[in-house]
Amino acid sequence: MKVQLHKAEKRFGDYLGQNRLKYTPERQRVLREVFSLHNHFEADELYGTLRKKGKSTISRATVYRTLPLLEESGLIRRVVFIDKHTRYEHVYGHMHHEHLICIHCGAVIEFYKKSLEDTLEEVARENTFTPVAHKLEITGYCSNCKKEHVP
Amino acid sequence: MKVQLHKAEKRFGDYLGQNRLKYTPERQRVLREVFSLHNHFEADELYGTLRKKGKSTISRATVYRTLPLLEESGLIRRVVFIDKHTRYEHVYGHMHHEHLICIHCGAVIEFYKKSLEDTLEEVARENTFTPVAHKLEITGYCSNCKKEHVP
DNA sequence: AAAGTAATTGAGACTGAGTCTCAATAATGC
DNA sequence: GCATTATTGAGACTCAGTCTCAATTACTTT
Repeated sequence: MKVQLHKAEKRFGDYLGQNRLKYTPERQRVLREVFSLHNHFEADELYGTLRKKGKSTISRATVYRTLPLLEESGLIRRVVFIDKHTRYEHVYGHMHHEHLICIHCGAVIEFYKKSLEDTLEEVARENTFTPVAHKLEITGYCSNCKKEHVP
Repeated sequence: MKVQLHKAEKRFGDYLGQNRLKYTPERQRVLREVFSLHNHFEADELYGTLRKKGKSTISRATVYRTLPLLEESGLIRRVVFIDKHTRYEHVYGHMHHEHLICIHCGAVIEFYKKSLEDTLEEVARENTFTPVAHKLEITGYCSNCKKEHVP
């Protein structure tokens, strides 16, 4: 874990440097907090945690400004579930995946399927489209909730 | 077109009736306006159009309240593009499809691919998940914008 | 190492989509 | 028709997210 954080910090530092941006303590705090989480999180939630934890304060604006930077440096990925706010998940050393979301209990199941990714590439090619990213979300009932809700 | 609208009205009426809801003139106006559009639209935009067109007024609340009803009756589908607001598209007599979205010009290309749909079913099965809906969005550059932005 | 320069921060005002309230109104069921 | 119950509209409200701008600070330059 420590190694991963270290790598992430380096990567973020490199990204910032390359773009003539500064590696401030605030940005470091955000990065560290993000990497201490292991689930999807919301920007505002992260802001709350940082406020509580930190000896020094950090402003909402700074948190909101830092997340896109982390996203651009490839360390986190934005995931927007229907009806919910923007959420992020860290991606560094974490395989790309898609989501199954339970309508009833809110469970999020991650999956990865090579053939699916291949199909997406193919679709893009067929449409002379140059893909940059994609997002797939399947909603429905997880195995636990199915019993109750699907007769 | 007229036939389609007629069918849609019937379907909406049935849905409302089955749920002991009323087929009010306001709901009818929303439905008709939705079916006169042929692209994705935003709730607020729709509200604006209805205000301009209508002899009688309609409130924002009513428009926002009607859209979920149309969605539940299967007449429209909610599509949320990253970074944009909730959008809807009507679905009745319109084949299911996914979207390719150009980062640069905002173009939305629709596509349908059977093998993709099959793969999604398969994924759900593998995870003992009962799918209800899914949403797929590929972002990138369309063929026109590619030249300028992908060296 | 001091100064210069440009990026950054924070507090809070602001935005804007969407929701809620509640009294007045109107669509069905009988 | 009348009762019952849903619906409407205006505007207040919410809340995530953005913006502003003066004060501050990280890197660069000499």
